[in-house]
Amino acid sequence: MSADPDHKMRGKREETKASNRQAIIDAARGVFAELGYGATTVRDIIRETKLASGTFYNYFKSKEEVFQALRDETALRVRPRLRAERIRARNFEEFISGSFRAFFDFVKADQVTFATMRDNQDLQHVRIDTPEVLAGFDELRVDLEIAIRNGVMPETDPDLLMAAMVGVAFEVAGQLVKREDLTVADAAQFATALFLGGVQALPRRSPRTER
Amino acid sequence: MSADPDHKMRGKREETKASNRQAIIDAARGVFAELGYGATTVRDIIRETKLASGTFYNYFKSKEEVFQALRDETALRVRPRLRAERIRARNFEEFISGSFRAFFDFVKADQVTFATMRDNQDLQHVRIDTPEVLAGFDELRVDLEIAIRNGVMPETDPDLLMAAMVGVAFEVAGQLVKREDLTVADAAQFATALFLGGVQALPRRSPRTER
DNA sequence: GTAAAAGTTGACGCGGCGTCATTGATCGCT
DNA sequence: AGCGATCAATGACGCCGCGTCAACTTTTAC
Repeated sequence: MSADPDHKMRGKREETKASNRQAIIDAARGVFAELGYGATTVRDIIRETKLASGTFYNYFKSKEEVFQALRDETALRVRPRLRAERIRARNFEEFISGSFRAFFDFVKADQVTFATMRDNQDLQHVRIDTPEVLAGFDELRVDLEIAIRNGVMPETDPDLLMAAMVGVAFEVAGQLVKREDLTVADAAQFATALFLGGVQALPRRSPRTER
Repeated sequence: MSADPDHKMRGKREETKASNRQAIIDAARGVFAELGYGATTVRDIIRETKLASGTFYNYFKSKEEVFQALRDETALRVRPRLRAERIRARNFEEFISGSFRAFFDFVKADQVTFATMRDNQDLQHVRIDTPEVLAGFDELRVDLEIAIRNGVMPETDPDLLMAAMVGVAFEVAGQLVKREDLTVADAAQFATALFLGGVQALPRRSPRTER
């Protein structure tokens, strides 16, 4: 009689494989946060686990790949929330405000992760998007296309609109992390108002090359 | 009688110092473009010059620093154009459209530089801002503050507005580089319309914490 | 219980890093 | 022009992190 509540009954092999992988990711999260992405070495990460250096390479090809895994973990947590907001939305206003609100909430709650994402070493300011993050952008674009098709939203170029929303979301989120006096509500209100007002004025459809 | 048309009369010392520095920067531009930022080593760069490895360190502390120098060169070319546009602007519409227009023009004309800036190695998408770039953002914020004070533009949080413009500018510029069918005019029109329409709707001043 | 399969280990060779003693070139002065 | 003083260029060197791999340990399947 041996019940394993946490993990489904599976072989010891798979068991430790999963836990080793997670141990590396967890160690990496700490080390990246402490040293910054650039200064971190694979050895720094593996040193924080009980594993040997060679083992690292059974799980990841490089520190870049662990970093991606970290970011993907984050993206996988945010994306469903954003999707849910957008699906719940019954009109354009809710679509926009729900998205920004959810994103800013997340950023504020998880400032550390977001700060690592915008790695701040040597006074530089870096943003890195993994495939998982890009997939999230795509999802937004698709939803925008649907919204346009349903008439919830004026006809305009969905790629540009997506790009604009993403740009505003990340930059304003940056302010949110940096400034003491800025609340999530204010940030969301700002971004929402900008888009609600702005979208009315947008050119209908764009890729019509002029002249 | 020895006139040096290019460089002001100065010692041989300073002369070669300047030319060495430039040689390194030029070599770096090529190597970064070819190998991508991440894969490039200091040795790769110095190998493309006639200099010895030790010499590199007389000019830069690391490849990061050359990269900054490259980006700063770019920023120093763009900033005056943006400033000029904004100073020329006689109303809010011109302020916004001039800025976006100038930025997109630059990006389109210099796609290679911009692509290195958004380094695309391993399917990742990276953006790095050097101090010089951040100074450019600051300049924009100051101009926005002036515009607000002059009543050219509604009262609202200048930091947020700056962040929003920067975000839209970079993300839309990304689309501009990626998409074949998108013209500078279309991109500028889109961004301008978004902000012209949006700014009307913005909350007056923001950092008033609510509740 | 045992042999095969899977996974872990850490020593190793390789290459890039940043330094520094040496060498060569330029400068300032007479 | 000649001569020390100053300053930059050079490349060999020690160090360290990288990714690999043969030896070893643990799990699995029978």
